[in-house]
Amino acid sequence: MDEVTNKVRVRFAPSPTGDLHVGNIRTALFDWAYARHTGGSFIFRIEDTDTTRVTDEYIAAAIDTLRWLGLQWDEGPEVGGSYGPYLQSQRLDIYSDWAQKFLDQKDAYYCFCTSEELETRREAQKASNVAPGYDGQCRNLSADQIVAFRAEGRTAVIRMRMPDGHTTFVDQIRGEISFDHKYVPDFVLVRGDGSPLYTLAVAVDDIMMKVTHVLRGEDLLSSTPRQIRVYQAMDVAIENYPIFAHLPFVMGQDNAKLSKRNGEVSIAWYREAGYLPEAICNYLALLGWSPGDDVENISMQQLTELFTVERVNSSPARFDMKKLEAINGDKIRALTLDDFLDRALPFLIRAEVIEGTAAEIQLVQAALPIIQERITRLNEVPAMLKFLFVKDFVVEQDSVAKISDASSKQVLTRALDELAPLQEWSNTSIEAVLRSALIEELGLKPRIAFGAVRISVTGGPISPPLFESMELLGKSVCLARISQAIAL
RNA sequence: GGCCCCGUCGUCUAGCGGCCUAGGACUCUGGCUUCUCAAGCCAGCUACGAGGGUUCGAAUCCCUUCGGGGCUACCA
Repeated sequence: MDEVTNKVRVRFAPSPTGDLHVGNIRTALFDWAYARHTGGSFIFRIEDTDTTRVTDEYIAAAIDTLRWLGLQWDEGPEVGGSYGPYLQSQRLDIYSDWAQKFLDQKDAYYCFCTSEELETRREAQKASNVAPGYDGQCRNLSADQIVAFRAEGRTAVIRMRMPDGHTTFVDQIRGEISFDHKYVPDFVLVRGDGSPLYTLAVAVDDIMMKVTHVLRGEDLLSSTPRQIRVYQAMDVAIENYPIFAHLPFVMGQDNAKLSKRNGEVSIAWYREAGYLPEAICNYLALLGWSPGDDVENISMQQLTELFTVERVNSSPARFDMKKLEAINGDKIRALTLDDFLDRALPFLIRAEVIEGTAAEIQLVQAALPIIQERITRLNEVPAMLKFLFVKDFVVEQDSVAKISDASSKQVLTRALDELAPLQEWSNTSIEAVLRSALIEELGLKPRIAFGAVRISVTGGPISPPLFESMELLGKSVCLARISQAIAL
């Protein structure tokens, strides 16, 4: 807890070396949910200390993605906060001050070993079956030796001294975990060019930003002793260490980590494919966590109410696109008409089915109710409604044969005759007329008779409900299309 | 190799010593409904990795083993 406000402070601190992916977002979601559940603060921090891999575009994309998902942060980029700046690249002075302090305290030391030298020695260690890791060569350099190395033109990294002993901490998800320092070698805090590494920045920031809970991926579990070592060097009281909780992985179809090869990882992809942010969050929440009872379809609000770290699983979960789709379909069906319209419009415009005129929007609004329970992703909307807007209507190639036979012609001709004089053009009147003529009088099976009409009017064998579709299309267009089909 | 983490239906999970002949969801299969496609409803298939203990009793506790994963960078 923050000793002043007694409030929980959780941070999501991605390193934007690419688009945020499913695993990142699951972590962000849990961070956010935990902060909201406890009434604490959700802090968003950008870990951009690796300047060779992080780009401004990725940072902007990360901000955009989090916004889109509705994971509003209380402190961080664009919103500020009392412990900023929240981009590590803007906190460089802070890190070098601490590094200097560690040097002065002899907790850290200059190391002049080159990458090549380190590499050769590591190989040797492996060959002789010794645990690879820094061997301590530069641990106790004299002032003269340092001068000599500098004279050689060598640059130095700043390395943290790992004392003998062990580090034990309680992970909220996994329980007590202990690491013998024999397996935690001295690690680099500052690069040869003076820039800080994650190992330094993450620990300094979590302390200085008064972070109380660190919920992050389990890949960082074994780096925890190093963070704790930095806390000690910073002279932080143990009760002010953040509480750690290492979240299980989200994995791909095979049991490797989720990656491009076995399922889409980029959240941007899901957004374009028409997944709803609340569906993504709902599904992701179920990966590694569950509300406990048999409820699965929950709102963001319910998630914040129900989420506790105690209920987070320790075992990895496989990402299942099928289940995401099922939840997405549920969420789409639950949308109000206005909301559905707002979300569907961009997809229709992007697919160039409509331009966005008032008349078009009005027709879309009228049509959405009949497709709402038929789609599972928003990007299916354009194909579903295309028949209502297409300028040069033609029957799909594969379907032409299905309405070219004599009996189909008879059905269509009869339908045209019955519909032409119809006064009231509504789905009920259209159905009544066609049913009585085609089914009762001609004695046809509904699927045969209506199938032919469907193809002639919508262009294909699969469409929204026929009579509603015809009502939306309007009388003159329907008659024209049926005539056109008869002439095929 | 070493260290660390993990192990219930195909998948996500419920289960925290007796309520479990293991429940739910997704998937799959069959059926109902039906103007196509969906949606909805009903039914069915399928799991405690293995072996030892502890206990009157174990999916639940302990040990071993096997399997999977992470880390082992001047990445995070």
